[in-house]
Formats: sequence, structure tokens, C-alpha cells
Amino acid sequence: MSQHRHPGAPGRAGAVPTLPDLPEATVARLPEYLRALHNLADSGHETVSSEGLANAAGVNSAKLRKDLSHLGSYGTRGVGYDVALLIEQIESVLGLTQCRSVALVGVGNLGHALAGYDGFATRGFRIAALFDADPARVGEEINGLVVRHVDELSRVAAEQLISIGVIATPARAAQAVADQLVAVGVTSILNFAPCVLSVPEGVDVRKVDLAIELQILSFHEHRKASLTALPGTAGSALTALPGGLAATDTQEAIGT
Amino acid sequence: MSQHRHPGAPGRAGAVPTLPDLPEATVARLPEYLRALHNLADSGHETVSSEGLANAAGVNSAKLRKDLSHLGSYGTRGVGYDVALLIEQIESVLGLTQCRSVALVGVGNLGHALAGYDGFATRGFRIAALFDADPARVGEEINGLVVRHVDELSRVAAEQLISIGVIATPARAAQAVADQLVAVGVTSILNFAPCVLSVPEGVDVRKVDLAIELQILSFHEHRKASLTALPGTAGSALTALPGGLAATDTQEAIGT
DNA sequence: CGCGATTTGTGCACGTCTTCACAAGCGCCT
DNA sequence: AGGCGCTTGTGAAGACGTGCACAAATCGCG
Ligand SMILES: NC(=O)c1ccc[n+]([C@@H]2O[C@H](COP(=O)([O-])OP(=O)(O)OC[C@H]3O[C@@H](n4cnc5c(N)ncnc54)[C@H](O)[C@@H]3O)[C@@H](O)[C@H]2O)c1
Ligand SMILES: NC(=O)c1ccc[n+]([C@@H]2O[C@H](COP(=O)([O-])OP(=O)(O)OC[C@H]3O[C@@H](n4cnc5c(N)ncnc54)[C@H](O)[C@@H]3O)[C@@H](O)[C@H]2O)c1
Repeated sequence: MSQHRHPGAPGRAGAVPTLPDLPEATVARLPEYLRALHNLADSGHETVSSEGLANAAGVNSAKLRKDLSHLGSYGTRGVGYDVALLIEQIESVLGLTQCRSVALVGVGNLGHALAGYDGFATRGFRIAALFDADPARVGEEINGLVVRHVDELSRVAAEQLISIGVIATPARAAQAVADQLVAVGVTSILNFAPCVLSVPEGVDVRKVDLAIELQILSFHEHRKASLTALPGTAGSALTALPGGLAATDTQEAIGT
Repeated sequence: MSQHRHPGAPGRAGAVPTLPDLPEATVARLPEYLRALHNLADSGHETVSSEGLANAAGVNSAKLRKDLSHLGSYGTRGVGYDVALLIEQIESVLGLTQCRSVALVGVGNLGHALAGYDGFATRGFRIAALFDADPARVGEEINGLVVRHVDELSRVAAEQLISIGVIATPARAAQAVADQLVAVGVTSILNFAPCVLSVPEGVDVRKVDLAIELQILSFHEHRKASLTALPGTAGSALTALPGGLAATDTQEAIGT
């Protein structure tokens, strides 16, 4: 039933290329730093301070420094970080030095948008294949890629090394698709269908659920409305909101 | 604690839902419970145990009980939770008892998919208006809604009470759109553009960034590849992966 | 060469989140 | 009625994440 942790890890003798073992929270922020760094590089900056990069990425500068310190010491005290070097390091840690192939299953409403999105290629990913179960959609060409039938998945996966599978089918089909992806060796899945997926150990699933995001926003709307309606403290109850909303990922403003 | 007959007997006159001040991590999970509960209700279940609901939602049962305990005591020991009652309570806490209106700005590739998505209406949201800056797109009708020019935002917002703004424009336009949304009184924004938004205090921003999700998956792929390549601990290194990946939100398998 | 200005890297304290473990409560069966 | 099995709700402990504050390191300049 429940998984037990191993308190003492088996001997970690070899410290060869510093298998980093980053905190998950840090991993989740590295892509943001990377985007900010690319923006800075494009605008001609060669170095950047933790304060500057933290601003560009929308985080606390101490947090940013701690995050980066987990990768090693790539900054220079009194100067800051070399933008190009830091990009290189983060991309290396994230495994973006090779272009990863993505298979997209479910070329419907959402799948079409994803297939036509150019933001993948610019960030180290390549959509390698499109799949759908609807015969009417099979054969359609999107962005130079032909939609194949989902039954061909194993054949196509054998030709190309698929790194990540994206599921954009209705929820009722998602588990079956996940099983098929796992069967052809995919160990990372991004799921847009609103359902939980069961996958074997060693397979990572991340999900994106629109409605959940909206409902979280709804909660805060509701709370804000309750506060302003309450007669307790007068009008300016809003300014009494706690600044730090942590948890999943909520930005709260910082003006200048 | 459990008052089935006379709700709100003790204490003050108004049987107010007590403004619970939930932990953010809990708020982020309530929508998942809600979805699981709706599925259970559709399949005829009248009650469900914490174990059963936790399974359906893909979380630990202790965590689920603690989350629900923050809303009050709506379970019955030895029996479980009443599905219908729990749905009602969670929807009440999330502010979903009223249908919230959403304004979508940027009806391009992604915006089209969002506008045509029926998963909003079924979960308590209504797309109230579509906006774009491109004159070629203004006037187009999607799902019975006409795309308006973004300059009309303030006029339309005056007619309808917009609860949430969704930004699906290119990144370079996102900040300006956010400013316009804030200007017409929107205090909750869902941002699909890959950039950080500056908004005044009291405005909540949540973002959805595809590339970030893929890059996080890429990191784990990279790590798994390193592990299997390492001769240190033999072949079955994968099975030694820690079960609990917490942080943002990664499901890891539980088969059977 | 030394000094001050600047910025990194991190020890530490604090808050949040997770998980275990178990008493209290509930319904059913005898 | 009483006991028994099942389930909730929660205290406590530990893991994890955050942010302050400061020593150590570096650069530029007189
Ligand atoms: N459209 C959106 O904006 C949006 C937003 C958030 C979430 N989602 C979710 O994303 C998923 C897709 O949404 P959509 O609007 O594109 O739906 P859609 O119905 O337009 O597209 C689904 C596609 O999946 C295909 N499909 C069905 N079963 C399949 C299978 N077994 N194998 C392969 N392909 C299969 C269908 O043929 C169809 O083309 C849904 O789960 C939806 O809830 C969509
Ligand atoms: N397409 C995807 O699958 C996808 C996935 C992830 C993220 N995104 C992000 O979502 C955003 C939209 O992507 P897209 O593929 O739909 O781009 P798109 O270019 O197809 O659509 C953008 C739309 O926004 C409109 N627009 C531009 N400036 C505007 C303004 N100031 N006010 C109102 N409307 C304006 C444009 O006219 C266009 O219709 C981008 O930031 C993109 O990075 C897209």
C-alpha cells in the first residue's frame, strides 16, 4: 500500500558528475530562470545579479541564490552571474542539451492548438508525431506533420525515440492512452485530460487542468469578496492580505 | 459538531460558513476532490470513505482527511462522507455556488481551443466575452460568442460582472492586457503567456506554462537516464526511486 | 596595496506541508 | 445492551521550503 522511504540511502560512493539531487521546488523554478535568462541574453546582458534575475523571474532573490547554489557555484561575488554560462548550466541540469521528442495523442480542439504551437521548438522540444483515434482526423496534416492512427504508436515509437508523451484526449480515453504510451517505453507524460492516471513506478505524470486553476482563482475571489463585505475592518481589508501565497504557484504583485 | 437538524444553532445569529482560512495546499486539492466526487455521484455512490475518495483523487488518505477537516466535520465515523453533502460544502467554500463569468483575451491558436472548450460550463464557469486586437478576428463567432475588439473591454465589463480574466495573447502583449483587465476591476487572472505579470496587490495571477511542464519532465527523464546508466547500484535503480515527489504536483504511480 | 562597494553563498530560524498513529465515534450484529 | 469492526478527525513529529542576515569573496580605484 503505502511506500516507505529508505532512511539511509544505499551507499552513494561515486560522486562522479555530481548527480545533483535537487529539491523539487527548485526544479520547478529552473525553467523560469531559464526563460528570464534567455530574455536577458536577447537584450544584450552579459551578466546579471541575483536581484536582477530574481526580478525578471518574479521570485525572491534569496530563493534564487539558494536554488542556483544547488547547481554549484557559477556566480562571481561582487559581479553576478554570467548569463551565457548560467543558461548552459541550467539547460544541462534539465537535460535540454539534446532536443527531446514529444508525441501528442489526441488532435482535437486542444491538440490542434498544441500541435501548432511554436513555443516547443524554441525551448528544446520537437513534436515528433501526432496520433488520434478518429479515422476522420487521421491523415490530416498540421504544421508539416501527418496525424497517424493511435494504433501505429508502437511502430512509430520504434523508429523515433519518444521522450515525452502528451495526452489531449477526452478523459475517458486518457488511461488507455497512458497505458499505450507506457507500453512503448514512454516514462514521462503530460496529461491535459481531467482525470488521474495510474502508471507504473518510474513513470512521471504531470497534469494541466484548466478548471482546477479557475476554481482556485474562484476561491480567492470568494475570499476577497467575503473580506470586503465583512464590517469588521472597514474598506481597506484588501491591503491586509498576507503577501506570501505559497503552495502551488501564485504570483502576487510587486510593483516597482 | 454534527448537526443535521438545526444548522447553526449555537453562536451568532448568521449561520455564516465561518471564513475558514484554508492552507493554500488544501485549496489547490479541493478541486480534485470535487471532480472525483462528481464522478462518484454519477456512478451512483451515496457515500465514500476517505480511502476511496483519496484513491479516486490520487492522494494520500490522511492528507485528504486533514484537508476536509479544515472545512468542518462533514464525515460520519465508521461510515464515510456523504457524497452530495461534501460536493455542496466544497463548492460553497470554493465560491462555485454562483456561476462565474470569464473573459478571454487573445483568440488565436490557443484561445480558439479554450473558447470552444465545454469543460468550463460543466464546472461552474461561463465564458462571457472574447477579445482580440486583430481586426481580422473581431466579429468572428465562436460557440455562439462574437469576438470583440479589446478596446471594448471596459464597455463590456461594465455590462457584465467579469470574475476572472484569461490571457492567451503572445507574451509581449500580456502585460498590457493584464493592465487593462485590472483597470476594469478584474482581480483574478489566468495567464497562458510565458512571462511574469506585474499586478497590484490584491490581484491574483496564476499561470499555465506548457514549456515549463515539459522541462520539468525533461529533468526527470534526464535523471532517470543518469541513474540507469550508472553502474553504481545495479540494474534495478529505478525501483529505488523515492516514492514521494511533492513540490508542485507530480503524480507517481500506484498500480493495483 | 589596501579599502570600500558590491554581490554571492549559506547558516539559521521559522512557517508550511505531509505522514503516521491512535483515540473517539458510529453502526451493525449478536 | 454490549461488543466489535470500521472510519473519521487530529496531535505530534518530521520533512520540506522560505527568507533573513551576514561572512566570504571579488572588483575597481585611489
Ligand atoms: N479544449 C480546451 O481548451 C481544453 C482545456 C483544458 C482541458 N482540456 C482537456 O483536453 C482534452 C482534449 O480536449 P479537446 O477540447 O481537444 O477535446 P476534443 O474532443 O476536441 O479532442 C479529443 C480528441 O481525442 C481523440 N481521441 C479520442 N479517443 C482517443 C484515443 N483513445 N486515442 C487517441 N485519440 C483519441 C478524438 O478523436 C479527438 O480528436 C479533454 O480531456 C479536455 O477535457 C481541453
Ligand atoms: N498554442 C498553444 O498550444 C500554446 C501553448 C502554451 C502556451 N501558449 C501561449 O499562449 C499564448 C497564445 O498562443 P497562441 O498559439 O494562441 O498564439 P496566436 O498568435 O495564435 O494567438 C495570439 C492572439 O492574441 C491576439 N493578440 C495579440 N495582441 C493582443 C492584444 N494586445 N490584445 C488582445 N489580443 C491580442 C492576436 O491577434 C492573436 O489572435 C502565447 O503566449 C503562447 O506562448 C500557447
